[in-house]
Amino acid sequence: MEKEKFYITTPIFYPSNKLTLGNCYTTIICDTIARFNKMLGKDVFYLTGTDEHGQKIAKVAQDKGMEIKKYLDENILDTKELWKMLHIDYDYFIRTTDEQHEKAIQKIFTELYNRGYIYKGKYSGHYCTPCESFWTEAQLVDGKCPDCGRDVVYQEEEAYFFKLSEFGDKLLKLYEDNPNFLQPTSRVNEMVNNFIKPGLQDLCVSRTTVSWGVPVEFDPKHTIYVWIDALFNYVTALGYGSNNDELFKKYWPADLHLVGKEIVRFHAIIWPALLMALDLPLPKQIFGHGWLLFGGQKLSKSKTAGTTEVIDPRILIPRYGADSVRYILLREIPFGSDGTYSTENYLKHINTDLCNDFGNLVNRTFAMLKKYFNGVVPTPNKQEETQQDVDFINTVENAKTNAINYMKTYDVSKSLTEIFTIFNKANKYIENSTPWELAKSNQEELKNVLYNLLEAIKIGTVLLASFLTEQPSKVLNAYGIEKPSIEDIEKFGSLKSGTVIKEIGVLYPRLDIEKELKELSNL
RNA sequence: CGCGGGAUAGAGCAGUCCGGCAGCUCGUUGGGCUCAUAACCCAAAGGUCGGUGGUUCAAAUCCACCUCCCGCAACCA
Repeated sequence: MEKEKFYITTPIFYPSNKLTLGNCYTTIICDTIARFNKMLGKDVFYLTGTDEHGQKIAKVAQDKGMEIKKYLDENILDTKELWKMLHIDYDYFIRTTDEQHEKAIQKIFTELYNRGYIYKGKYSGHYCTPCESFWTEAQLVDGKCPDCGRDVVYQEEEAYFFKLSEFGDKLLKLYEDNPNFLQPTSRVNEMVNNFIKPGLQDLCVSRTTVSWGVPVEFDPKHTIYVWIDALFNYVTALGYGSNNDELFKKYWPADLHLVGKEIVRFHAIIWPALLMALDLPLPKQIFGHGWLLFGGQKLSKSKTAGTTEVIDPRILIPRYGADSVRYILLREIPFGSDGTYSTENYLKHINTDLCNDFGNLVNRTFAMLKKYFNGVVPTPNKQEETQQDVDFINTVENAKTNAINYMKTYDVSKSLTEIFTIFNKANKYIENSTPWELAKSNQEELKNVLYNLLEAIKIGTVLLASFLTEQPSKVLNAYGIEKPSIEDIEKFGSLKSGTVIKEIGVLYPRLDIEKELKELSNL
């Protein structure tokens, strides 16, 4: 039987600066969803990449006195390094400057033109000569250039337009027929009320003022609008428009485009319209996630000042590990809404959740196994099973089911909470069943308790391994599990008695928060 | 009247659809335990649910008005 496929994408990031913790958030969620689906046994394709054209890139490189391509290559190296540090297990990394992508974009543009969805018209706007930028009436600040404050000139120029205006009704129908197409649903209202109901305008899809871009095949003095260029990465990465489109046939349409809420518009309006124009299947879901806030502010690449928080993942990961960064982002931001980040909160959660609840649980359980059973998983004695044991097993099974169900709607933070419920309940179970007393009085019940604990930890950790990449796999290795799979946790009790569990050290060292905060602020 | 989100304990949040003892995590305080990383478990303190008015036996929840914060408002990405 063929495996069910699952295609997931991040947005392609704009390398006008180094990536931030916010960009990591998007990528880590996708990575977790991708890993989880692999764990479920699906054939997963996970795409990320960079969007490298446009005026701003050319300007940034110029300001640094660098050749554009060289600037990009260095920046992309840094991005890939960061993904490596975070153990982002993507299947393909697309760059919009890839030759295959550029060629495909040209073909796509020409095809849209041939189909009559792109036409030549006139673009009018207010042009700021020093900034080499067009501005709309609404963008102007006091009638002046919003960037530099200088006077602008009204100008018209030849440009190509995409007939976006024809797609309003089709988009409305799309949202209506597929309530899941755009999530969370509040975004649908935003799109409908702000853009579709007032009437969509045709989209200007070429520039003569931007030279750093993909030239229009049949009219090379025009370059293709970066968003057209960028959006199609989701299909060109699979070989669409090249002479080998096997991956495209296999994986398209995408199961999930995860994007930040600020670019929902492009993905929920322009992207489906473009695909409809080409008679291509539409992605199954666009999810607009919230932002990581720092003291109420969004952290953007262009304004990093104004926060005292240490938020550079390149500093945090070597100090505290990829697990901790992945954990705080996945756990603390309710999926779909904004979440607040602070360094102190981050460090606290490393201690309370990773060190205490999870790490310490594994430690104390493994220590008892060593002490009471010489490290060998005992055979549970079902005859001697108490109500407490049964309740515990049911709790674990429920939490497991919930964790899996939450992942079906991509609610990573709720799913992670359920996984930690398993660990919390396990700690309580130890306390209530007092194995150190049982060791003196009731060997059979001791076997049950230890077995149940080990099985619960195994189940929780198999689930957790999609979220955190470092320590969970160490724990699973101790069980002899190399690659976590749903088959390992399908039914409570699949852990084989007689398995020898290797000792592992401290999983997460406890932090002195005061000390860490001080050291970080001195960096 | 542009559109949308939000205001609940010191902090971060759930609960609002469908009215019924105001909840969760962290922090604080007290107690317990000894398998464990000063970890773990139990308990307590802490809130006029942004404001005013209305409906109701009963409002965080429903209705009206108001205040404050945030995002979006298209050809920047």
